[in-house]
Amino acid sequence: MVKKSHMNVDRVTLADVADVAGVSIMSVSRVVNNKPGVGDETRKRILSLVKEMGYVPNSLARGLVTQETKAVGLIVPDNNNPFFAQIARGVEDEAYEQGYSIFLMNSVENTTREEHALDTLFENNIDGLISCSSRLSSKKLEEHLKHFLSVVMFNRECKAKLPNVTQINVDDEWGATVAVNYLVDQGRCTIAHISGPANSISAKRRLKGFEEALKKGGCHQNLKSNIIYDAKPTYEGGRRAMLNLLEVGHNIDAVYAFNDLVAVGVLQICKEHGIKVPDDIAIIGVDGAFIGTVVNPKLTTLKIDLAEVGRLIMQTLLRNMNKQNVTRSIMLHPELVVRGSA
Amino acid sequence: MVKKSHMNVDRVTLADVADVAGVSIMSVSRVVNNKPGVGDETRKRILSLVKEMGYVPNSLARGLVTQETKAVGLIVPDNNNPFFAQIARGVEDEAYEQGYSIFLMNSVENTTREEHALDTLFENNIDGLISCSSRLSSKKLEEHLKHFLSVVMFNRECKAKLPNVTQINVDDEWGATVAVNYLVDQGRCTIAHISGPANSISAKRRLKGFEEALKKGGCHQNLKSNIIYDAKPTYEGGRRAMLNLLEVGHNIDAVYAFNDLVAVGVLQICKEHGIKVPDDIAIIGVDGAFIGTVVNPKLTTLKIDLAEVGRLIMQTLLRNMNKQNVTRSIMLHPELVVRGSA
DNA sequence: TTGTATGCGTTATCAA
DNA sequence: TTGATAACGCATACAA
Repeated sequence: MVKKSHMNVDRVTLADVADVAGVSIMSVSRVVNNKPGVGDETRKRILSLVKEMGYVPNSLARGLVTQETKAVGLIVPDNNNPFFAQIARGVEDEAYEQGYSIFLMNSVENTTREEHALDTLFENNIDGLISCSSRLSSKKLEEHLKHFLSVVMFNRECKAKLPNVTQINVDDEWGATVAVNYLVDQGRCTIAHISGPANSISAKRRLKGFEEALKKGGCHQNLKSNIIYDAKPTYEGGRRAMLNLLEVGHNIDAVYAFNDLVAVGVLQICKEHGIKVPDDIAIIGVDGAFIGTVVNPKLTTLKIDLAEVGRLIMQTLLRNMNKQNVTRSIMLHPELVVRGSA
Repeated sequence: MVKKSHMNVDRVTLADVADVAGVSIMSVSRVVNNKPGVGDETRKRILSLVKEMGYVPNSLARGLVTQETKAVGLIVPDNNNPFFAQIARGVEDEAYEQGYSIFLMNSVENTTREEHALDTLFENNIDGLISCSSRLSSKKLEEHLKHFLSVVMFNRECKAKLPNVTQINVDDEWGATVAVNYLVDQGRCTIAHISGPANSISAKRRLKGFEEALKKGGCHQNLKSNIIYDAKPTYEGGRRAMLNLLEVGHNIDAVYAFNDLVAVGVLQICKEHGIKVPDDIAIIGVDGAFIGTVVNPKLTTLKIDLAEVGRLIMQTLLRNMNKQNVTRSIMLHPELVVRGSA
């Protein structure tokens, strides 16, 4: 086949080096892969030739025969969302250290695109898959996941425990109880909750934890009207939800928000309405997002070190790939970071 | 070769489908690639078999012969930095629409890691490369870039205009003059500047534009002591720089900050010191970052739609790859978004 | 220690 | 309209 005319420099292949060195392809291959079976003299000569000629292995050819690409796929809803950006960074850092590359795909909360991403990653023979906050139905999801050798699913539960997938989740329910208990201990008992998107599992878990902790805390006066359902998990969403609460809510003395972005929206509305935080209303968010450290008062929040989570995800995937010490499910526990807002 | 024992399902190949269909591999290949030369009957039969058997093309094998991987490499300093996260998102969106996948790599302001990323991407036979804010020396950089068929370099200037690379830059110098002129028009003439990392080209360009605009604006009283050099481009960096200015600066009535994060730091220090913004001191940032919309007053800033920039980068790369309408250099112009702080 | 033969899954080329 | 064959670049298995 004719080389592409616009190709800058033809790639140097093992054969090229072998020719110049006057040895067989295999000797060069062995040297490149640091394998025994080559005389010291030959090895030296080949090694210097490899550098001189600028030989670089061809991953496609290598992958075709070894069935390993040293690449893993990472699907996130939105790499621009700081939550996933931090995770992605952690994943990539760990991958780099272990000699792996990352295919990044955004699913954009769109099942078509998520399925396309899965297909593309499969085509590309990735060694492992990381799927974050999948929005696919359990059926579809399982159907896809079983194609892959090794999978880590983050922030998504799936009943069927496939042998090749590890689930990693944040114990949002537990976190919610920690937040509520903290508020109750302060004597606050009319706590509002701004819940996230209806189809979000995190939202469901936080809502559940919230409701149960309230019951256990003896806050029987808490009302449905103090819960905002299906709020957008954004700054604007927080503002709108808080305005809503100010209208329909009853004697609220604290807000447990879906996440920090929402909480900051709540905080701003409070400020604009002359409501003192935390004196009149305490606010607790979730995530430990950077933005919570730049507002006044600083946000009290349920934090998780997401870069560390990213590393853990990648480490887990690698263990899974190597069939070492495989865990099926991991639960992560957030930490209540008390700053100014509660 | 023996299939890996832990492989879930052996991949279906063209040969498998061909066997079942009772045709040659080539017929299946032609159908899969939508190419002519197959009878309607046969095509139908093969097509249904392809679906039924779950055939998925193997990108490795395909890439090996076509010399095309439909993958591009994206190197950013830190995908967790919102600036690059937005760009990455734009790049990935456009890539998705055009049928390309993204290898994401963080260079972490570390030349070793950046070079490693370049090597890895080359090994993986990417069709095109996007290098953002490279920290490599011109020599090293050119050495690497010439290996690739097609490159877009963002936020980095390189004197040697290689034929296969397009440079895309933000006209920071121009932006700085816009900011300064805006302040001068308000009658502010003792403008401080918090400059970014000494090795950052953006920082240099902004500083240059700032100094020249001041001269042209007739603000001769401006002093070196009103410039903070080499500040960290972070919230903390902004706080520290502003504290510094409060000590050594002279009669400052405005601050032009390296970026929005820095500007928010400045704003917070002002608040903590009872300095009124924008009455006592006006603040202008750069980036149009989200955080600037969540502070009070909202930040006036030089904004660029980074998701759009990401799309533009990818589009440019594709044009470059196709040798269509190739541009060597593109300059982007930020827009002054006037909000509350100036 | 070194080399040869084979195959990974696909597409290009040419022949039927 | 079809199919046989070679080649892409490499590593595995085995022979010398």
